[in-house]
Amino acid sequence: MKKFRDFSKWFDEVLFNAEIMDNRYPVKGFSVYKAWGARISRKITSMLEEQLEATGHDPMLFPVVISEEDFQKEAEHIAGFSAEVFWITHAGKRRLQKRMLLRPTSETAMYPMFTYWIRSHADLPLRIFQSVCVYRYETKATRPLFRMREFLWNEAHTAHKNWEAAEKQVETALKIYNAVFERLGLSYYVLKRPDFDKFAGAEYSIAFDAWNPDGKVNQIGTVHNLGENFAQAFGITYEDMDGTHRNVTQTCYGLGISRTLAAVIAQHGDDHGLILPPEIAPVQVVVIPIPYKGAEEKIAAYAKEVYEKIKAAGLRVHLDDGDKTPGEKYYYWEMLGVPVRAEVGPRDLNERQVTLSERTTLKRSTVAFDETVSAIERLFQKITTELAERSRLTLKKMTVDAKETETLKKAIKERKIARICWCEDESCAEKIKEETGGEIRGHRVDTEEKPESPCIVCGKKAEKVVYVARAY
RNA sequence: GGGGUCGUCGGCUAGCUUGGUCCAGGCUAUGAGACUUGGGCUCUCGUGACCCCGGUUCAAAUCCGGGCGACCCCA
Repeated sequence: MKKFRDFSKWFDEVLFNAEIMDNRYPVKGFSVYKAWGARISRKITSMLEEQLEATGHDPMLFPVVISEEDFQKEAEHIAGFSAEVFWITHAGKRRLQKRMLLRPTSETAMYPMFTYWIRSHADLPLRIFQSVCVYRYETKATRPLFRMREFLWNEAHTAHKNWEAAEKQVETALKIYNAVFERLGLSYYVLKRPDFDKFAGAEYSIAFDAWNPDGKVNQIGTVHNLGENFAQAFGITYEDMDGTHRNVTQTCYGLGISRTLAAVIAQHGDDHGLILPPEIAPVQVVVIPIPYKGAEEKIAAYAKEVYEKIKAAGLRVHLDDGDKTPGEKYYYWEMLGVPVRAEVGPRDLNERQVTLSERTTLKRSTVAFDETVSAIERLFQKITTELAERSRLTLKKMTVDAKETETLKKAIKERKIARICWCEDESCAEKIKEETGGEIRGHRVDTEEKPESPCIVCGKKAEKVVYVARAY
């Protein structure tokens, strides 16, 4: 199955065969994470949580249920989410007097509590996070991992004394997310969304758009500066040093675990299946004995020895001593994306060596038994670098400049991400969407790009260089 | 939100146009066994399916309506 030719099929097949999820759960938009998928998700989650804790965020867990009253306090926020809210209206046969909703995101669950916790400037900054499922009744077609009605994410929420402090927090958040995504070898654009596309209730939004083989960008994380909007609506104030009461300034940021997993699969995977960066691979090395008639026991013993040695070094290793032929085992573990395979056969036994195979290139090399662990660790480094580099090149190749509408249309049709100049007028953005199917995703915040030609639609002076793509 | 395609063993599918040949065929997976083992070897035996509800008909996997679900395109 070809990843770039028929991504949708490839992806469904990999999810199933690599035991990431079982999509046969009978409710639309809901799915089951199988062990392999759940383990990778946990690795991603804990990688992020460690970073958050290291930068002064505290873990908390809020209820999944929100009162209608709280949900409706911030006008723009309700407008943005109400269409996709799951309502709880009944308990058994009885209709509830006050209906409740399942969180589509947790601002309105958390912020009423913030008012209890924040009294004075000494309580600030407040930084908390949780890794939970949220619920959105998606009206667009749902897609496993990319667009689910229940999905796993990590959301962090902070409160600060003023705008400047919040701005600093936004910088920190971007750094944290960049660090996580880079460790996963992902490539993406960090874009400030146009005003009409910001988070409901935010002053502005910055998003991480990862490339996907089908050209539709995958929003894997967002960072918002909420200003005082929610503080105003919820009455989150503090007493400043001079005794005056002020609104806090808030930020929040979310990283989609499901979508990040989708990005890892989609960006790194190949026609053999998954390729996992060693850091998140549930099994980093699989040892496969190659039996030979008459020497089965000796080989099995040596394979076990190799396994124990790798295990003692603290690596996540699995010994596949099942009855299948070595070839079948290769295909299986390649599908699951295990980064390094150690083959142990008669030749290796005689020479007291190990044959190592890299999942990225499928190339083999042999090392002496005593050097196995250091050789594997070198391969981990190499694979991690190769994955990141490969992905970076693909993003580069996928991005094209467009100066006329026709070029833009062609680019979107060919599943590319287009870089264009735009006047910042919303009507021009709408025309782009109508005519090309691509959306303006925003301008880069990690680097400054100055428009060198007029707006692609109206021909007036352009204000921003923006990226246009279809999106999940 | 609008349009289209589709739903058959665990997975992939044949059969549907023209109702009867189908208590549904193949590949793969799976259980038992034999043989193999440096990239899915081969063979024997077994298990296993027409999405749900209703309609048309002597007869429905096949035709019609509705539901649920999946995928694609457009907004």
